[in-house]
Amino acid sequence: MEGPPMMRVRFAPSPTGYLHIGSARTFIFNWLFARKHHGTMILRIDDTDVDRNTDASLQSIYDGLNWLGLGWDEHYRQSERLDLHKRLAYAIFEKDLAYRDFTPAHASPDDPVEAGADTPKQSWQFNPGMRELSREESDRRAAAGEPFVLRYRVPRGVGRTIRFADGVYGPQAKEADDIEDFALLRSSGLPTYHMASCADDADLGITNIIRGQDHLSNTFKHVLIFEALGSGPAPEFAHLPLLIAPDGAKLSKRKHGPVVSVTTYRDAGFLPHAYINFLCLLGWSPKNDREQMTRQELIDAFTLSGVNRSNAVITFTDADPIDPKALWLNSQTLRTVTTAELAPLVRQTLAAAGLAAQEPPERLEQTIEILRSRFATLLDFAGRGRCCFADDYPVAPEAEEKLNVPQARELLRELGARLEADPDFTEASVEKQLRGLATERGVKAGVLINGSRAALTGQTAGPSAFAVYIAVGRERAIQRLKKV
RNA sequence: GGCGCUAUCGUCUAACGGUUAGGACGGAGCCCUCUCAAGGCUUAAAUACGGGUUCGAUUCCCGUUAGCGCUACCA
Repeated sequence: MEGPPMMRVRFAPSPTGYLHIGSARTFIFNWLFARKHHGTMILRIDDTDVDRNTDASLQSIYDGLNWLGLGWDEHYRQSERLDLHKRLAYAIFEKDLAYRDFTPAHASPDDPVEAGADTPKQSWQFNPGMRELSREESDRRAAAGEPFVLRYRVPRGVGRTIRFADGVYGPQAKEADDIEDFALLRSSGLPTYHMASCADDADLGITNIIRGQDHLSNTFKHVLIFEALGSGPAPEFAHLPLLIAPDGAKLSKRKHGPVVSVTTYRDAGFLPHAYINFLCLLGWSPKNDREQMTRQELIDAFTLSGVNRSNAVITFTDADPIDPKALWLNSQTLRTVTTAELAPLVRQTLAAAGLAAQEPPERLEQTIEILRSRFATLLDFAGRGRCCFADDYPVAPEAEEKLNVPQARELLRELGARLEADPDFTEASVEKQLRGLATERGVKAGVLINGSRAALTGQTAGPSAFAVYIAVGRERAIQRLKKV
């Protein structure tokens, strides 16, 4: 088979928290890249940290991904591939590119108890005495059951420079002397992230690694591992700028709460595509001022060279967790997607509020058509739109005022009677009846127009008063006018 | 501390040495109008700082500052 090799990319979340915004964007960029190049999108669950993995976060990752609705082509779990990781780690050991380190584990430097505030951290390279251990000595201690971690033997004192070309950040270089002897296998025998990740990337034939910039410095280690594996050329790397909070810090559940979860946007009534569109505009630009784009347009426009190098702030506050631009994009999308696409989502939203279970599809679509031009989220259909699907809706004080205008109630009741006798009940016919009545009685049409909206919806703001009649429906409209 | 990365309006971004530094969100104002949105128009708002290189720097180089990341038997 000739031609360029099939592109294979992966999204590799670890189930140690819910799917957060930055991860979602990484997934999307990988997906876009795969689709653009007719490649394969792989979902790989990086669950090698048995202490921190939870089923709940695994579930929330699937929930978030399923909501986005982009899908994937292949699926793996690292916990099912541990034999491969170990085998490849020992292959590196056999090449003498790794060694056993019998030094007992020490606490994490993040541990506030251990990390003395006044003792600046030294750059650590390796534990004394372990690199030089003879193979015989090493084997003997291992056979005796002494615990050890397997560490990569980073080349030292030979002036070696590790290099790779990043698809976003350009040529990267780092002195091997600045890289510590990182672990491949823990004393439990389980692989570390670095080992498992590279082993799988090599085994799964990943051609392009697109991930967060927090891995940029790790990549030098990965280059070393791929080199030691000796299984062909390393994948190409591309790192994405991070999404950060308004305070400039990396998004974290602990510090910023649930606003960093994609489910916040789902639950706020976002359309999946609008959210995808929003995320795409963070750290990437099509360079032509386009913002609202369809899925296909995003695929066509996506390039690594369009990716930025500086972190992007996502706006949220305690009072309002939603980025204003995301909200704008959602309202735009709400107005432009086809009704056929929108209807199922609206029906779902209404169902969740116990509404419109019996609503015929044609009527639902007609109502959506009228309402959507001034809504921002799906939730609005069950909120401000409730009066179109139920009779128990709140009536605003300002709406009462509109009805308290002299003659308003009496005229509305009369209008109700006339509409009842009108077989048409279209926007045009309602307008004709309403204006006719107003002229007849010598009042301004506005009294009936604003009164209608108030009587029919309990609100003073909303669609054209005539359209409101259609949205509310003949039966409900006449009933509401009668008892006004 | 060491190493790496980054730096354009409040925010997201455009300008691959020459522009009145452009667009979008949000803000302000006007128009439209049966209300509210939408839409149209207008407006305020940015090249972190200091040195170079160059006829000319947002753009290239160096330094400073700031931010972020890595520096775990986390990922």
